[in-house]
Amino acid sequence: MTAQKQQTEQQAKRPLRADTERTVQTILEAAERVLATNPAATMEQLARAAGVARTTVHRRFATREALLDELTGWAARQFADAVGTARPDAAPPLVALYQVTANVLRVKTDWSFAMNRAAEDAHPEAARIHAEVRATCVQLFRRAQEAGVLRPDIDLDWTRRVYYALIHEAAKEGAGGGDADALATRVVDTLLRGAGAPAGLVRQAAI
Amino acid sequence: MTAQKQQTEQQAKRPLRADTERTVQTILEAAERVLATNPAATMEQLARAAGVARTTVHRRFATREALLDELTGWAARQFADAVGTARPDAAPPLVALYQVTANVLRVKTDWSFAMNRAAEDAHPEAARIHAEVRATCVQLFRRAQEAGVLRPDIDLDWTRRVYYALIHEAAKEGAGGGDADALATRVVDTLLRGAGAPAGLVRQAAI
DNA sequence: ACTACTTGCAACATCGGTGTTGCATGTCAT
DNA sequence: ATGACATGCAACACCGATGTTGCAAGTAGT
Repeated sequence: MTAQKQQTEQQAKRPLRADTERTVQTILEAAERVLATNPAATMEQLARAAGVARTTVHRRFATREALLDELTGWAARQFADAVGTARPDAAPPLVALYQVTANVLRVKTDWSFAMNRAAEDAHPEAARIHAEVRATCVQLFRRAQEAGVLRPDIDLDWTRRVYYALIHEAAKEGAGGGDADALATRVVDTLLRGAGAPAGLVRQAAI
Repeated sequence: MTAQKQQTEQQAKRPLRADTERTVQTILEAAERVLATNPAATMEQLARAAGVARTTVHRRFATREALLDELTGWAARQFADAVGTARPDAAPPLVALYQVTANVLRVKTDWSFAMNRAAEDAHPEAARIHAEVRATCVQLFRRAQEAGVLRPDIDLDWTRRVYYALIHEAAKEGAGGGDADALATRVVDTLLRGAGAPAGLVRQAAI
């Protein structure tokens, strides 16, 4: 309704002043940082975290919803990018799997809140991107299956969900700027081999 | 402060009328049902879902917090029970692992909201129970490791977190009253074997 | 039947968060 | 230096949720 809301909706209306754009960035980053540990944080808290007044936040984002949507869209785009640059459709399955994992972990450790929110719907663009990524993931798994990397008898969607869960878990660990490559190795290793010992007499003895 | 709050705090103060106790049950179950899909549900919504007036809910539970705590405690106790009856310290590791998984899944599919909430702190009893269960879990894994069921070189805490994540994922699937045993089989299988094909020439070919 | 308890309903006070506005001050761009 | 824009601050209206109370009607237990 108001002038600000218009500004939020059509983003590149007119060139913003240099400092203003910086402020927007600052607000978004601070919001992510705070919301990651407290999803119910107040606009006041977000503003303080960004070092600005609450009214300033409202000048850039008409509503709280608008702010969250901006975050969501941003994260979704980074997500798609992380997956895309790993060439999941072209590279050899194992290589692609590893690359995708590492890239996504890098994004997810810094944008955990926005990423999780993107998983829900509400934001159409984010929902679309997520659906596409999911499809890409299953597709990659199918290729892996055909290459003999994944067992032929497994449920690909269950596998995908497990994969997502592993990444989610690894992302928690690496929240403090951990090594994405090391985490990716662990994730892929766990996904492929699990935690059990190779089948043999030993397992029989355990029962 | 008020009479109701006292009643909530010391539960078995005096024998409640038969129907009253039934009402409390109904409210808790309805609350779980609603909160599972909408954690921010209103007291009004919870009341309507239970088929009672909002004021009635407030008569049984002084505050929204009190209601949630009751749910949390309940779920935590059921959780501890589910783990305990599987004899995780005595039964053979693989058997115990399967039993624990199936039991926990049965509880978690019906009390997903309260269980997740119990994972956070706030409720001291729930926090204690969860810590104990975690310890039990690691202990079980250690036994499994010694029995040769789990590889000797893995990180037990990472394995536990993966295990939790798998259960969480399986619980989503079985929300509509799925077969806990079947899900447990899948969870244990995934945890032990992962999704990869047994090592061999094939994997080399994939790179 | 009688009492004690519980319920629904309507109304109320309160509180915290959101979104808005006006104004004085400050900063950017030219 | 000057005009345009951004900011902080204070104040305000508004809304929805929470928690409380009084009362009339209904139900459990004896």
